[in-house]
Formats: sequence, structure tokens, C-alpha cells
Amino acid sequence: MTEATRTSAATLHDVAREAGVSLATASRSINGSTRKVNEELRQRVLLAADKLGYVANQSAQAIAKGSASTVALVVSDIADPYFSTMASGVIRGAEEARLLVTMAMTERSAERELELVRALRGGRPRVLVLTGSRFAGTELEASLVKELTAYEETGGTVVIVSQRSLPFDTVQIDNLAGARDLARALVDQGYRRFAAFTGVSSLLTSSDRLQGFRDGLGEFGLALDDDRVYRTDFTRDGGIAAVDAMLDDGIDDIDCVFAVNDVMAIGALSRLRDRGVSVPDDIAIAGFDDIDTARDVTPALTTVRLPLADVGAEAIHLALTADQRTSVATVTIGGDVVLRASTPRRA
Amino acid sequence: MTEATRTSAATLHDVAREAGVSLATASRSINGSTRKVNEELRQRVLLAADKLGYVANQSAQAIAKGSASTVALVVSDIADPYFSTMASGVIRGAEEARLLVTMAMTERSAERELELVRALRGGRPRVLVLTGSRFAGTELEASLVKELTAYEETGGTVVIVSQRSLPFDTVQIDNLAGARDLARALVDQGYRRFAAFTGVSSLLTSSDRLQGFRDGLGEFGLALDDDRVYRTDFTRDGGIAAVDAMLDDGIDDIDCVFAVNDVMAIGALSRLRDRGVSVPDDIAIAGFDDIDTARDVTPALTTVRLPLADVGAEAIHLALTADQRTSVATVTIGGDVVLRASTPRRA
DNA sequence: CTGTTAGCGCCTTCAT
DNA sequence: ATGAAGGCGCTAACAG
Repeated sequence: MTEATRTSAATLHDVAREAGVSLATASRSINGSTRKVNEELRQRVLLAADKLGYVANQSAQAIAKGSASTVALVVSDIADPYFSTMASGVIRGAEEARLLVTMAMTERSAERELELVRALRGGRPRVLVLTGSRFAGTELEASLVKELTAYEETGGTVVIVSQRSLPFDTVQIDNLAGARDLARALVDQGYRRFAAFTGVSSLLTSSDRLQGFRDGLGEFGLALDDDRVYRTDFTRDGGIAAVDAMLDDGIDDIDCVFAVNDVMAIGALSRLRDRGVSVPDDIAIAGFDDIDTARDVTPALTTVRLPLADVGAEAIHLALTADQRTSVATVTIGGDVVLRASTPRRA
Repeated sequence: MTEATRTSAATLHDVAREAGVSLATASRSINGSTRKVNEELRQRVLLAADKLGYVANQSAQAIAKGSASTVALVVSDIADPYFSTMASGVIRGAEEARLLVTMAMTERSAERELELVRALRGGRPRVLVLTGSRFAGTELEASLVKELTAYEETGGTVVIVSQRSLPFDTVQIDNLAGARDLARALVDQGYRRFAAFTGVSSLLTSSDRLQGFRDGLGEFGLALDDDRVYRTDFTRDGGIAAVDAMLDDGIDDIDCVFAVNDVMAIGALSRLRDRGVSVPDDIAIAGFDDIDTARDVTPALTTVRLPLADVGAEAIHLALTADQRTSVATVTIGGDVVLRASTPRRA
């Protein structure tokens, strides 16, 4: 913002002129191609480029090549550790393939997600990664699928994270098995009477985890009463609201709560403390995801560890190997139960 | 990945043909310009675009206009809540200006940062936001400044977050005042003998906070012994290492620890617990930033609240108003001390 | 191996 | 108000 002379950036043309070669030679020297370039000329070009501070215009490259060297990433909320951890994996994976990541946030709105996908398509990214659970079976979902299909028809690759049964490459998180294993572990710890905190039922991630948990309990002839399933938001505040609702109902007949994600569990933990209910003495609690905070709260939170960064990296890997396949692929990533102090063995 | 016919995306040309108008008219109808277009024709174009699922190729627009409608964002580590929260503000701010965000991670390497800035410049972003503390006075910093200056000379706007005294627009976080206020508050709570956990001294954020803290203590005639300043990493693990070092030295003469960020403080909290040192009974601890986790740990962490999302949004705002100014601007954002259970009033 | 040239998709004067 | 045509920076045939 000083009074600097506003020139325009050096172009390949400038570099070629500076080095005394043709455009083509300059291009080949800098961005490499199948064709070989005399080493001396190449050095001259590189030197000229360096001297002029030349950086290839990606837009120009993209337009000449037909697609950009980018990955478009859609997350619900980057401030949520679930997504930020996954995003770090996506960025790392993209980096290895020398791809830059363009990110957009839906703020958990399906309309917004659709808009964003359209906007991102404008960048002609090589890969489009959609994270976050969508609402199954809605009209918006149909529009989304249409948009994504159109995108793939123009040469891009879509990867969906965590949403199964959409006709695209998918990195699926095994929510069912993880929750089932968690249920088994909790029963093994001596718990018998459960409540659950979930998101709205159309959120697949949420309903899968609930279902898996029920499956696990079922193996022991235990059940989770519908009255004890508190549906709120998938957020910290959702956990707080769920605690309030649960305490209204009383917890005499409950010895353990399963919150379908850690963020909710942590909100619940905080609220329970505020309301004078001791965890784990009065009630135990478990979450899902194993975000960093889970081990830092007191009591440390029992949860299902998900390798979220790996999930992100795998999404990129899947996309970049898509052309070696003829049909969509699904990679399933499981989680491991991590027992911590929030669910001690019960006498 | 299905056997879908791989066509290429619809172009403006296609839309124009479909609507029976010229390229120019189509362009003006869709992206608007100063010139007017007959409303009926405009509708016809819009309809055609919709029918063909047309999405303007941003690269082409970028190349025609000279710069892309993007913001490039550099963070140290998006999985770190400090950065992810700030990033959410940047994304939101960018969105309002209909700009997409391209993000890159330095993983806290200065070399990497320089490389990334170069790579990002290739996208010809309208704005380049650099977050995270850099290492002052190094040769790399000089190269970085050179690169950034070159970028601005080609019409872009650089905004630095938190690093003062670089010749660019800056959103400065008032680390000095925040740390000073924290020191005052802790003294007011009855603490007198302090230790500090910091990052390497060349990290401005770290050294500013330490200096501010010392300033605050100085007002009461108190000092922070150099022997009691533990320099480790700016991370959770850094906090753990610092605790180990501190315990080796003994803590009989210490009643409160100031960790220059919450992430370190939380690592420290965890380590102290593991090593049987009670917080706040044996020693109190305070952090800086007020990341979400700070209120969820036990005891809840005293800290300095920073409106990180606002900081990100302000960076964009600053950049977009840069052309209304003739010189660089600095916006300073302060923090508020939040006293919590980790530093109770001392008898 | 190197240079020439025709696009890639869009915007924008410049005519009409 | 609309259309024709040149140009943005780069790549990739195609010649030489």
C-alpha cells in the first residue's frame, strides 16, 4: 500500500525474452514436459525466472490445461476440531500431490453446501472433497448429487467423507462398528442403563452411531429406551441442552451416557459439573471422535478414537487414484475404543 | 468414476449459442458490467445458463481480469484451535466479499512459509493473509518481505496477523497489554512468585507476551527470574516438556505459572496432574488465547480472551479497504483477562 | 531440440 | 443496446 509502482507480475513471455529463448522453451524449462530441453538453455531460463521473480500464473495454466491444480474442500465449520483435524490431513495429502486447497464452510446449512459446491466448481478443481454428514433423502441431497455428477462428467473427482451410499468415492468412517465396540466396552465396564445424546435423526453420522451403540447393547440383551435418547444439536451447546433435558427426566435409572460426539460430550460434562452432578460418580459419560480435548478434560473422556487426519489424507489419495479404477471405491476407516476416567469400571 | 461420458463443462460460448446472443451479451448478462442489457435477453441468457448448468470458469475470469477472486491464507497448523478459529473468521469475511479462500499450512517452518507464499502468489489472489508468528530478524524474514513486496507491487494486498513492524497492513494482537493485564490480575489474586513457559525468544508472539507479563509484575516491584522461564515449543507437548523441566528445578518457590498460550497451559495442566502436582492447590496456572478447551479443562483455565474469529475477519476487512488508504494500516485488537478456577484468590 | 502458432474461457474496448 | 475481435498467460500440437 505504499506508493509502489504498480507493475504487473512477470510473465513467461518476459522470462523467455530475458533468457533469449522462445516461449515454448521457457515453458518446458520451468514446468517440465515430456520434451527435453538443452541443459544450458534450461539454466538460463531458470536464472531469468529467478531474476524476474517469476511465478507461473496458475489461472493461465489451469485454463490451458483444462483444470486447476487444486482441491476444493467443503467443511461444516473449520473451527470445530473434528473438521480442522480432517482438513489438516486433506491439506497435507494435497500438498504431496502439489495441489493447493480451496476451502469453504457450510456452517451446517444444506442450502449453503449446494451453493458452495457450485461456486467451487467454478474453480475447476481436480478434486472436490465433501466432509460432514448430510441430511439423507432430502430434495437438496438430490440437487447436490446432480451437481456433483455434472462435476464428475467434466473430469473432476468427488470424494465424500463419512456419508455412505452416495454414488461417489467415499471414505467411510465405520460409525456402526465403533459405536458397537464402545457399547461392548461400556457393558464390560459394568454399565447397564444408558442414555444417549444425538443429533437429529436424518444426520447419518449421528443415527449410525446410535444404531451401532444399540446393536452393541443388544448383544447383551440390553436396550436403549427411546425416551432416553435426547436429540439436540451436534455441538457443545447441544450437549448442554441434552443434559438439561435429561436432568429434568431424572437420572436415577441411568448409569452412563453415550454422546454421539466428543464435542457434545464435553459440553455435557461441563453442564453436569455446573449442575452438581458428579462424573463419573453420579453418572458416567462417553463420546466419539477422540478430539484432542477429550484427554484434557476431567475426568478424561472415554471415546472412540478416529484417525481424522488420516481420513482427510485418504480422501485425497482415493481421488488421485480414481483414474486407475472403473467404478467408485469406498475405503472404510474404523475407530478404537479408548477407555478413560469418565467411565471407570463399576463395582 | 463411472463410465460417464466425459464432456467438458459448459462455456459462456455454449450459453450464448443456446440463448441466441453474442458472447458479449451473455457475459454482461451473467456477470453484470457497467453496460446495460435488455431485460428480456438477460432472462433468456440466465435461463440458458441454468439449463446448461453453466458455472463461470474462475480461472478464465481471473486471467481476463488480472487477478483471481480469492484470498490466500497461510496458517501454521489448521488443526491448532488458535488458527482454525482465526481461519473461520477469514473465511467468513472473505465470503461476504464473495471471495474464496485458498489455504496452506507451514507446519511452523519458516522455509515452508516462504515456499508457500510463492506458490500462493501463483494463484494471483486479491489478498494474502499471513497468520502465525514469524522469527524476527532472520534472513528468511528478509526474503519473505521481498516476496510480499513483489506481490503487492503486482496489485495484491498483504495482511499480516499478529506480527508487528513489517511494512504491510497488520492486525496486531495486543499481546503486551494482555499479558500485562493478566499479570496485574494474578498479583491481585495474591500470587507473587512466578514461572513462565514460553516458545523460543525469536517468536514475537511469545516474547511479547513474556515481556508484557514482566511489565505487569514490574508495576508491583515483582520480577520473573530468568531461571524460571522455560523455553520449549509453542505446543501442547511444549507445555509438557516445560513442566518436566520445572519440576526438576523444584516448585517450592513458585506459586503460579504463566504459559504464553493455552495449548501449552493445557499440556502443562495434564502433565502436572500426571505427576501428582495439584492445580491450583500446589501451583496455579494461567494461559493466553482462550481457546474453547480452556473452559472445559479442570480446573478451568485462567487466560486472556482473544476474539480470534474477529481477528480473521478484520484481516479481510483491512485488505479490502486498502485502496482507500495511501499508507499501511494497523488495527490493534486487545484481549480480556478471564479469571477461572486455575488461579483462585489466594489466602 | 527449439520455435511458431493456435487455442483454453472470459472480459472489454471498439464499432455498429 | 448489441456484436465482433483482440488479448490475458500459458500449454501443446506442429513445424523446422
